[in-house]
Amino acid sequence: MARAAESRTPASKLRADFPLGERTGYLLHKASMVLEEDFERALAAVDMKARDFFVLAALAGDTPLSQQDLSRLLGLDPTTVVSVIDDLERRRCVARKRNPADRRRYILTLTATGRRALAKGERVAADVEAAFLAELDRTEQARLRQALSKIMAERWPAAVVSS
Amino acid sequence: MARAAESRTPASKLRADFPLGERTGYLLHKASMVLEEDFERALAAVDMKARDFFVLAALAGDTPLSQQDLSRLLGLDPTTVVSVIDDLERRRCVARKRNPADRRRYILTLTATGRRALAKGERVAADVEAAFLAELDRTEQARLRQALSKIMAERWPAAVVSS
DNA sequence: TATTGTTATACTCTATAACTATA
DNA sequence: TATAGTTATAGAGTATAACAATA
Repeated sequence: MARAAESRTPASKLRADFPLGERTGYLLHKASMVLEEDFERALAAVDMKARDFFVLAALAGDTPLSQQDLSRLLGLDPTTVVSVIDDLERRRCVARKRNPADRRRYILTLTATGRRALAKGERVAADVEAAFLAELDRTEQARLRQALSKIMAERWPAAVVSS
Repeated sequence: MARAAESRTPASKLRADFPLGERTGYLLHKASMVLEEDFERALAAVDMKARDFFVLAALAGDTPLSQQDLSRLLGLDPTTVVSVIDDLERRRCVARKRNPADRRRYILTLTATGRRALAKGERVAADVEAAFLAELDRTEQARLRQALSKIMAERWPAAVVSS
């Protein structure tokens, strides 16, 4: 009697005969999912989630940000921002200060702990990205970044790259 | 008294001072999200979801697929496949036939209705993708696809492109 | 004893609406 | 009257475990 492994469709056969897998759009979708899995897994070792890292990175700049600013910059729902900042505040990575010019708003600031966490996350991000792009040479990597930057310039102006 | 619009941080200021937005990994993440939103919105006009389209496209090949095959090929949880196929079967797009060689498994087949739905989805996908990539010339588009294909070749062999 | 498909269920994630305090 | 932030809650999406049929 045939073993299950023999009746199962082999991966090699699945691979062929799937033209969708050659479409740039689907490749982009899958590549993004794989990268996010890699990144979440790597960050988990440092007890961080990707979203925490994005928030910390956004708050590291010189422009003081409110929760609404974060919401718009990262594309997060304002109610989601509340819980993310709640968590980062509990972990002493972020502090909420009232904005004296408009007491409805906070000014979110990174603490020293937050800066250390960000530094850890940046190392993880750099490593994961390097591994993810390892099959491309420097020129290909630069072209990929520029192509994505060009596409996103229209859709999300924050992504415009100067070089 | 200052209007809210004046105290709000302007988008132009948010854009600057966010180095994460220049990282290839983050650009890839955001680009994928934007593309998916575009695609879901466009497909909704044809009463379809992206996942339905992926499943129909996978079933259009010559290789007969079971639900487990679909699960592995598209990276969906087997229990998710059940409900997706349930839905597509209700809509007469897909039919479940028992595999005579192994009566635990189905052979999933596209109906004529399913092929028509797939054709509609393919037009939508082509349009959305073209608009998304519009800022790139043909060479840049080809390079982008090849770069993503190269990256995914290691991680998801289904994505290998011959050209 | 293992696998395919199924169900029930729990869990996470996100979005909606209503509230407060400030403007 | 409008906005920033908060809370409670509902909804969608996903995953886990247990089960029936078949191998």
